[in-house]
Amino acid sequence: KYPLPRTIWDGEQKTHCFKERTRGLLREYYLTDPYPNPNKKKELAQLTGLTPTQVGNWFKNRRQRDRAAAAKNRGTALNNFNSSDNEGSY
Amino acid sequence: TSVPNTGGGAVSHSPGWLVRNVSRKKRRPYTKNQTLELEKEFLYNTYITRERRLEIARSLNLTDRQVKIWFQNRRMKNKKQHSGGPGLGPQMPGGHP
DNA sequence: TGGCGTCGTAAATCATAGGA
DNA sequence: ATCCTATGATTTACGACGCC
Repeated sequence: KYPLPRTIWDGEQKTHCFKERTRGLLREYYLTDPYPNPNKKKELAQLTGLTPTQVGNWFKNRRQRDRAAAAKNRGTALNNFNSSDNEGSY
Repeated sequence: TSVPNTGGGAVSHSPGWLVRNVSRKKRRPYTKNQTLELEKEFLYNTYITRERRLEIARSLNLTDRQVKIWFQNRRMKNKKQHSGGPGLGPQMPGGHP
């Protein structure tokens, strides 16, 4: 079913999509803390079988895409909740 | 939510996350030639001297700062690759989303 | 003191697996 | 086959902090 796991770095595989269980785990932690410290990343990496870098990439992408989605909501429908301080700076 | 350093340059936080400040140059992918030349120089030495930096910046039409930062980023990438980087122990394909 | 180093991150972009 | 979208990874550009 999975023909060739494309190798990227020596011996390494890159998968397009992580297992559902893995994603669920990351998501669960993400809800409580979108910015895991290095130790937490390692812990999650061990728990999921990913590398710390992959865990970091996952969080990075998730934050980026959640931000984008949030921004979209503001642009389209009602705007103006939130706040504050900067960021609205665009 | 640790976030030791504010990270991504000029941040703020609105709901709970960090957001970049307005005043930042938009990322502009370098041309093939620019990357090629920078890569060549990196092969020669991973740390560039100020003099060489100025020279290269001028020839590639980049700013001095851009070249400096390119080398910093390139060294980080290099480090990631050597040293157990992304590697090892990864995960096999899972399912489909 | 100032310039350059690493580290962590944002945002844009790349690459492509898989579904429609 | 062709197009489209979601997702993981990579590429620019900084801020914070550290070290000479």
